[in-house]
Amino acid sequence: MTIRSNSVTKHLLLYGLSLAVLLFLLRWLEVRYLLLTHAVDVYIGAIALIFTSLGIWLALKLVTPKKETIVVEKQVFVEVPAAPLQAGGTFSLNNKALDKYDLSTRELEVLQLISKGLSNQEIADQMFVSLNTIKTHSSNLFMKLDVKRRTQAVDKARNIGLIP
Amino acid sequence: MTIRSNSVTKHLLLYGLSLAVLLFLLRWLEVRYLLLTHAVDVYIGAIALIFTSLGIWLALKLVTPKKETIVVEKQVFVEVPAAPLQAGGTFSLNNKALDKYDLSTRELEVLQLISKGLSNQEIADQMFVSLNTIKTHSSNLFMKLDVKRRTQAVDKARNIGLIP
DNA sequence: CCTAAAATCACCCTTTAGTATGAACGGACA
DNA sequence: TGTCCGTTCATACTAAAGGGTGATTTTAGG
Repeated sequence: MTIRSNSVTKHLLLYGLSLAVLLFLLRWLEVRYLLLTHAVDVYIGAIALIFTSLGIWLALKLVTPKKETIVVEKQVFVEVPAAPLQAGGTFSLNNKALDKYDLSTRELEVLQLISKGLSNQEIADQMFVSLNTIKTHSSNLFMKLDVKRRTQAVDKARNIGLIP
Repeated sequence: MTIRSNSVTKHLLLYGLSLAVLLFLLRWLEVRYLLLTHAVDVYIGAIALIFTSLGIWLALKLVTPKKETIVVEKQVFVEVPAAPLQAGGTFSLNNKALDKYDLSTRELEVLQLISKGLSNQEIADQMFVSLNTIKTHSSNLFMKLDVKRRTQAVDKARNIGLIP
């Protein structure tokens, strides 16, 4: 702010000085060419031109921040995989629950893949069996867990410790 | 561009007009007070002032403040906390993840109910909206999470801390 | 060896999920 | 005031999931 004020003061001083000089000059010109009526018009025009440009120059000098740069920070969140899941360490299957619900190995496999979001077709491909087989497994699985949907099965299995 | 040119032309025309008017006025004043030597100084000063301010005005009018908005993408690395274990205690929603995936409140609600194993119809009943509305929400949800199935959505949402 | 359970697969059918598109409405915002 | 977004709902369609039944083949155990 102080810098700006100094700059303004300096400009105004310069302006005043040039004004004085010009007035003096014009006075001299006036004395010299007063009698020539036409000359008056000319030098009035000159004055107008000079001071107009002076005004323009002044304005341009003083109003420096013509280019407003608005910096907008857009936050982009980048995921960084933290510690591996299960803060407690490796997931340990609840064998009692497995016993209770009496799931076969294949059914448990299917259940785990379901919980990872795979479709029946994808599970079939991954386990090298047919889609129908997976359907059978999942059907039996749902019966044993007493649920109606795979999402429900996942929720229940997680609660009883069959999957992470 | 044409608009800007027109504007400039208009300003120049206005400027010329005012110049002519002022010259005429000054000519008249000159004739009237020519004999008074002191008056000459005064009106020269007036001319200077007038035209200086005219120049300033012109400059300010013509120089449009160029606004430049720069959008800077600032990467914020977010440690995705491992999904809080059910045994661990209270689940706290990962707001940064929520921010990143830009889920609406309704979409988040649907997601949470899906994770509990509810069907779309059951979700609709519980939220007092139609089945179609739930379908729309879940569709948008899957798009935002970049998944294809509800089970996949649940898995991903759990990993990024959107649901327990 | 024989058998029960598990695993595999098929067919048909119904239900649910998901996609695409359009539209109406209200609040927030510039 | 106009525009964007979220919410709501509808229709029509395709894809996936799920239920029921039956059949064949492994496999483990008495």
